Amino acid sequence: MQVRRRANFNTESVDNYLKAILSLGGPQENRVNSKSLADRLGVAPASVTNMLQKLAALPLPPVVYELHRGVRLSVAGRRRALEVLRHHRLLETFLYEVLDYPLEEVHDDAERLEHFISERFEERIAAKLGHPKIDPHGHSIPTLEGEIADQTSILLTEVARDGTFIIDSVSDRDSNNLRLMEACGMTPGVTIEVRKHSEQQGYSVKIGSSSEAIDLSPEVAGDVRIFPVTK
Amino acid sequence: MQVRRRANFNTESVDNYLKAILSLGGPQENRVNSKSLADRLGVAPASVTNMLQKLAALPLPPVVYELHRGVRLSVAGRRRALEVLRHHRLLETFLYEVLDYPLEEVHDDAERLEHFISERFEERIAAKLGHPKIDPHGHSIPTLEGEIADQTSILLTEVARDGTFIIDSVSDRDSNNLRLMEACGMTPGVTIEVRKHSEQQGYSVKIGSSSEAIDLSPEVAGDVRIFPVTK
DNA sequence: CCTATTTATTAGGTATACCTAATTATGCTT
DNA sequence: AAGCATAATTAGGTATACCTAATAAATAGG
Repeated sequence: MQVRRRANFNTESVDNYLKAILSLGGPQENRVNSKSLADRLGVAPASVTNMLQKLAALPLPPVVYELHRGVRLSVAGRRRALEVLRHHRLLETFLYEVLDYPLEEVHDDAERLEHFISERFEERIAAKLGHPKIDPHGHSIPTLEGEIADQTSILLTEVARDGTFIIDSVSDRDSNNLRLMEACGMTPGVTIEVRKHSEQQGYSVKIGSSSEAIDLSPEVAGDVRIFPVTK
Repeated sequence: MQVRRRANFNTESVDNYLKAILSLGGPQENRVNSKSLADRLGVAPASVTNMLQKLAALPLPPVVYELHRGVRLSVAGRRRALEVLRHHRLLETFLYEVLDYPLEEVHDDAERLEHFISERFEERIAAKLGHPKIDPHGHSIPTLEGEIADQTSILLTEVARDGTFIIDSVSDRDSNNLRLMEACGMTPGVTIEVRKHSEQQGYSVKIGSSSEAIDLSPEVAGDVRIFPVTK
């Protein structure tokens, strides 16, 4: 028999499934269906079914899975997913702060390394960075204990009426969008004035104190999370 | 068909075979036999034969292999092996210098990460460290171009007659030996007085200006490379 | 120089994590 | 409530990288 990498069937692949379920399940931890997992992971739906059944049959199953009814994380699975997410976000912060990566290049390297760093590595970069709570994209970093602050921000695409907002975070999934946003100063903490286009879909945004408005595609807008400014 | 990780069949496993061949072939790049590869890699000899045949059949074979006559690296294989070795030694230096790892814990993490770091990561840690030429164990770091200084030091177990020597490097393969050597001050650059035990096998060593001699097992002595002091 | 031991190879098999094609559920619409 | 589209599952297959057992080649000693 093959020796597994770690005790509880933790391979890079499994980690990626768990992360995807965590992310797609959202804060309410909804069940996630195979199709969306397959899309997210770039894998055939049949492969997802296979993997989920294997995982659910494990001694300490990281997922709860019912035929045709989707999947959600078990307590153990959620713990692991948050651990990997912690690795990811600590690595992003580390690459940005210590190794001076350009912001939009941080994601890919973190995505690869998150599966392979040791406890010690994790602990050391956290210490080096002063145990940061948010990463350079504005996302909060899960604690060592597997807690994560819940997200109170909304997507820019969800704004009901025009107004003033503060950028909470930007998604790191598309480096082109990121580069674009960086170039026009859309970074976490910045105040923006949002106006929804009536005819064209998309948004017009004034950044900081600038008087020039910038047009955002719905695609880019969907990568931005914001807080309403309460005054 | 499966998509391979990189163009030329570079997986973690293959990397490890190439590194092992580089290391076992020594500076003269002798042919390496399957047995010693199997021992080094902790794998059955049959697995080695399999892998070597697969590698040798590749479009740009990283090894030259003849039935029953052992294996050596091709130019491409040597390039890759040295790249991975560069990663390993840069990582060790980085973990020691920047992340304050204890010396004997540096190896395992470097061994895992060496396969997964990007060009950018490599470049950034090299820059951060001021493009070091030797790692904390005293081993020289291959250049970006795949050159490595040839080793002029000898093993402590090879000393012909007693005398004074300077420690060139210590092996990082056994963390217990390393801890032991660190504890008694045997680090690269230190001057030592070596006396070979006549009856017992092993060595008696005086470190630096200390008058106390320390007894070294052949095991530990085999992990130390030294230069004769020419005066 | 022949045999015994060591080393290498071949043959056949396992586990992970994918795939495609075929089949079966689900659920929406009329 | 039946039909149809979409989604999910099953069945069967591939590639990597291991394994063991059986066989064959190389080498070392008498």
